[in-house]
Amino acid sequence: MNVFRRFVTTVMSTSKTKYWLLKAEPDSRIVKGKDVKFSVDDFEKVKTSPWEGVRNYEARNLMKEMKEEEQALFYHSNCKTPGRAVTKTYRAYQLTHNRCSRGIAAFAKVSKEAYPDYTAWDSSHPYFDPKSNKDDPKWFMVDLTFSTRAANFVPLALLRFLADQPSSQPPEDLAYLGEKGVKAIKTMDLVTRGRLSVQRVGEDGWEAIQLLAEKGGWEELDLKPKKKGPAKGKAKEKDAEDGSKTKPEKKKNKRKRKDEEDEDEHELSNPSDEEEKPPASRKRREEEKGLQEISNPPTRRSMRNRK
DNA sequence: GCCAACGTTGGC
DNA sequence: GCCAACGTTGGC
Repeated sequence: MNVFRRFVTTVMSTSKTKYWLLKAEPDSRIVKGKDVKFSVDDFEKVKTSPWEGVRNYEARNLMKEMKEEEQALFYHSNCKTPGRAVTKTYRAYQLTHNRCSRGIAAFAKVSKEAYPDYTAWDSSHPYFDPKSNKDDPKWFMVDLTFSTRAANFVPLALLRFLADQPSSQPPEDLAYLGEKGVKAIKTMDLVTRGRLSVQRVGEDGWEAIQLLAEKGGWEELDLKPKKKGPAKGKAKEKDAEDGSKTKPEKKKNKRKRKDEEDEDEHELSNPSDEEEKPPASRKRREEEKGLQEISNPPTRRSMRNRK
């Protein structure tokens, strides 16, 4: 009995493997004369790469939590290429063919735990930050090692499509996902808060992505976001309520600096203490999230199917 | 410490 | 290319 219990706890604690998602830009973008592009091809070629250039506290803190051997999704973000503008035609093509380079392209492993991001100290570097120095590094990075490509590139549009569905019933073609899979996708940070460049991924989410990447099967689905009525204007009115034409209504409330986070989070190995003292911005976000869940307003995307 | 303006991100 | 979202800065 005891042995069994010990076994169980051991398994449980070791199987507390965490999963992550990290974004990179697959298209060229020139910053301070240097190209910050890093595509799945680049990744596959170099095999192991430091994840430098993360300049967001929350993302940094997540990287500090990462442990060697933990697994990660490699995500292609923004596919626009400045300097070679995305044409309307191309955009239309993307939409009609569900083609878009945004999505999960590969799998990786953490191969080195967080260490100071030295690119912040190099004034010629695109990610130079004068406020960081060797004695008190402000930014950190991990090393990631390429594992394998996703047999089927898992487009963001697909995840959004699934997340936007009213039910958790997967479409027939993706029955293998099960309700569990769809539910997991609905709650992925990737879907609920696009901008974070380093994200946590739950076990169910991880499994769902694995399945999608392995099995595919969404060719027949129309992934175009549904337009939900005259959403754009509607949503705004709703937000502003009778506040009428308050143009800058976006300011909302407290916007606070987060350097205190910088200060006292040298050991945030414990995820729960992160929970306990969230930065103001996160608090706000969570408040909003709570509201969202209650009122279930149109998604960001559906709010602006302009034209 | 608060908040408006600003700049960046990134989806479309 | 456009613009909403949202983090950061800086004035008060």
